[in-house]
Amino acid sequence: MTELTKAKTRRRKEARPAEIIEAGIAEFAAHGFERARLDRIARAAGISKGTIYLYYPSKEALFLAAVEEHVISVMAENETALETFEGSTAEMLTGLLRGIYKRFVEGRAQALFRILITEGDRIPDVVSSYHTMTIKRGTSLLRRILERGVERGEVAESAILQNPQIVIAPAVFFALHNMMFSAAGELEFDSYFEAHVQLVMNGVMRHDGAQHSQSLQQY
Amino acid sequence: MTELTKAKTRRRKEARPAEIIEAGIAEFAAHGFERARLDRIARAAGISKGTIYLYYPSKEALFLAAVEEHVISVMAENETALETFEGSTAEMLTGLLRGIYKRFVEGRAQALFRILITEGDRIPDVVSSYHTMTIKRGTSLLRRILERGVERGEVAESAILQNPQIVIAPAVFFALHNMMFSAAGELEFDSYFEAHVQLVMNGVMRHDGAQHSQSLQQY
DNA sequence: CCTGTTAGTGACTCTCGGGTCATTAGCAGG
DNA sequence: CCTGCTAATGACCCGAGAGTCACTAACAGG
Repeated sequence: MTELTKAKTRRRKEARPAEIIEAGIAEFAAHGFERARLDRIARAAGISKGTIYLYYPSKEALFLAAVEEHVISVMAENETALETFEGSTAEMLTGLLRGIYKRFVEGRAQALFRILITEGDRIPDVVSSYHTMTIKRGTSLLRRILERGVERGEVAESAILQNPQIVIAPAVFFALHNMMFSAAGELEFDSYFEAHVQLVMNGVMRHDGAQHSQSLQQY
Repeated sequence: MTELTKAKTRRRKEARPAEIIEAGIAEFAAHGFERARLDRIARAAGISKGTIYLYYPSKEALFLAAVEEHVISVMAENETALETFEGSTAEMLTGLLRGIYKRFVEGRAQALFRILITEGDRIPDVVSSYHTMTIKRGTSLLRRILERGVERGEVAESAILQNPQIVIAPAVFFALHNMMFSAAGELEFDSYFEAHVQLVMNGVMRHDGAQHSQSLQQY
């Protein structure tokens, strides 16, 4: 029973960095760089402040390591099979959107997003690699879906093809809104998602002849 | 000529608060609360640090005063005559969108937006009043426009009516994108705006019979 | 021009928190 | 069980920057 009351210190060189990083991500996401406190991180990681400096030479270094680690983990869970999926444009778009919301709603991606907004100018290279891996990549994926849709006669020609990001913008708004205004009440997911899908379907597809509204019910 | 080289101190009780606030807004917008430096604000306002404390009891108080002032000024320039404007739904929506972009692109609203994202949890009451005056107000305005459009047979029934915010989401995305990724190249306004208008028009309007695409050219 | 009032100053204090290091103690190997 | 290595500690150091205050000087009124 002594372990419970004593909680002696253990030497666990291997496990420390990961634990410190995890506590660091939480702290930095919650408070931003300046307001993050090293002793709070230490306490959360179950160690003393000095121990942090055994593994990271400065707060800045810990921050960079934490963000990098987080970026990698978020990007990793990002690898949907969507690139190779084939189907109707409506199916592909709906699937893409659902994947994006899933990440934002239930994922740890939100913490990273918040850090990037808040501390972006401190870590320009992280921001730019994030930009490349999400916005740029997502945009070109979207553009490919839409252009394929045009070829198949499903998607109408429009200025949207030049700015495909616009299709996912409402998802970003959703995340940002729930981040900023959680006190005033979050947006309800199901209803919002349905509205988004409808906006995109109506906004992007051709409107002659074939209806596509049934695809809205089965998302 | 001595005024130029000397720049003696003057006693100007009336003018000080406004000058301090102005410098404060710039500093807080640029660096956030923690990284904002009072002596930098003082220098920008052309006074000494002690003088700030003649008018504001603490950094926190100055921050609150600056944000409040800024909110008021941004809200004031917000008062478009749009509430009373009457016309086709397409015209009203396009006008509303143009107004929103105008504020974000050329206005000081962006600085406020950034402050609210970054320091939001420090000033919950400011956030909630901002929320009321922009999101809530804009949402109900939008809902009115759309419902009127439904009555007039211009707008299709859809889930969007329950989440009208989605219509302006791309504008927020635009602002956020240019805020975060300015290094990687900003989105080009004209092209993006056109895409947004087209998405909304196609996404919201009825598609039976009458075409509305001509309204896209004349925005 | 003198003088009282008070806007304004800037050198000072003091707290907070990042970073250090002498000391303690867990553990492997003999 | 001893002993040397080093993970871990936490009391301490120190700089930065918020906040103070004794002093200076602008200006109004007489």
